[in-house]
Amino acid sequence: MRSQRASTPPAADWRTQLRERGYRLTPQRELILAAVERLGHATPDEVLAAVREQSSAVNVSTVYRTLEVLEELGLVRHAHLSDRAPTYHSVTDGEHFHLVCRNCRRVISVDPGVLNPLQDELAADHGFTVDVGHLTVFGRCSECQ
Amino acid sequence: MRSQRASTPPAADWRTQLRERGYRLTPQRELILAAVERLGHATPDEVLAAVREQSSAVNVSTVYRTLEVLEELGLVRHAHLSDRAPTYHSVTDGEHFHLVCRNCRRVISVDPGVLNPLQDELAADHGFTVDVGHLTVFGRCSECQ
DNA sequence: TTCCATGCAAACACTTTGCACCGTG
DNA sequence: CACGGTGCAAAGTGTTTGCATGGAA
Repeated sequence: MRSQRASTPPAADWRTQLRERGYRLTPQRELILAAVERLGHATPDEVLAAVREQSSAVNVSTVYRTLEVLEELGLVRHAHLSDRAPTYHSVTDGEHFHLVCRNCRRVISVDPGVLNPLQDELAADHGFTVDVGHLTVFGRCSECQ
Repeated sequence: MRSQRASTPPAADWRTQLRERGYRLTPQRELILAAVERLGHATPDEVLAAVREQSSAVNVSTVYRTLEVLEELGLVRHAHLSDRAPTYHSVTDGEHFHLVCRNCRRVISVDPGVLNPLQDELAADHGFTVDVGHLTVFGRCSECQ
C-alpha cells in the first residue's frame, strides 16, 4: 500500500486553478513562480533577488505571501535544506525528496521509490503516512565520507 | 552494512569528558543538561524557562552556547520538529529519529532499525551515509488520517 | 592566576502584520 | 467598482556577537 497523495496538477493551467480558487493572477505571482522553477531550490530571499534582477521590483512580503499561496495550490513545495531559511522548489518536475551533505552542503534530489519500505513500515507500525515531498535526509555524501 | 556512528558515551562521566576536552564544568551546564533530559524534546526557549523555574537565572545566550557544547560532546542532539525553533533531546536514552504529525503536531520517537533498507539503498545508489539522529519525517499520524 | 564561561545588550537573520493604495476580474 | 493583492514600514521571533566581569581549575 503506497501513500497516494494529491497528485501534481498535470502542469496544466495553473492560472485557471488560481482563479477557480478565488485567487487573482498578478504579474508578481507569475514572476515568483517562474523564479522558483528557474532556480531549482531557492530561499525566499533568493527568489526575491532573482525576481528583481529579472525585472520589476517586488516586495519581500509579497514573496512570502505568494510562496504560501503557490504551496497551497500545490505548485511549489518547501523543504528545510539547512538550519536557516527554507527552500522552495517547483513540483512540476515530479515529487522528490532531498539528501543534504552535512559537510559540503551538496543537495541531491532522490526519487521517492527508495522510501517504499520505510513508508510501509511506518504505516504498519504507527499508522503514519509520510509526507515525502517535505522530507530532507541529512548525512554525508560520497565525496565527504 | 550499517552506519556505525560514534556510539553514545556509556552514560559515563560526562563531567570528566568535559574537562578532558578543555571545557569547564559550570552550574549552568549541569542545569541545562538536566533540563534537556527532563523535558524530552525542548526548544532553547523551553530549556531556558525550565532552568529558570528550577533555580537560578540563566541567560539566553548561555543556553544557546551550552546546547552547542553539549551537542559537540554528543550528549544531546537537535532535530527540527517544526518550522520554528529546533528541539534538543538527550541521547542517553538511545539514538532515535522522529515522526511529526502535520495535523496535530504529535511527535513519535522511532527506533532506527526501520531505516535500514533506506540507508542501504542510499549508500548503494549515492554513497550517502544517513545522519539518523537528526532525521525528522513529517506526515500524518494514525489519528489524523 | 589563567583563561574559559557568563551576563548583558545590541545586532542579526528571517518572517509576519497593519494599513492605505492599487488593479484584476 | 468590489475585493483581493501589493508595497511599505514597523514589529515579532529566534539566534548570535562583543565585551567586561566572574569563577573553575
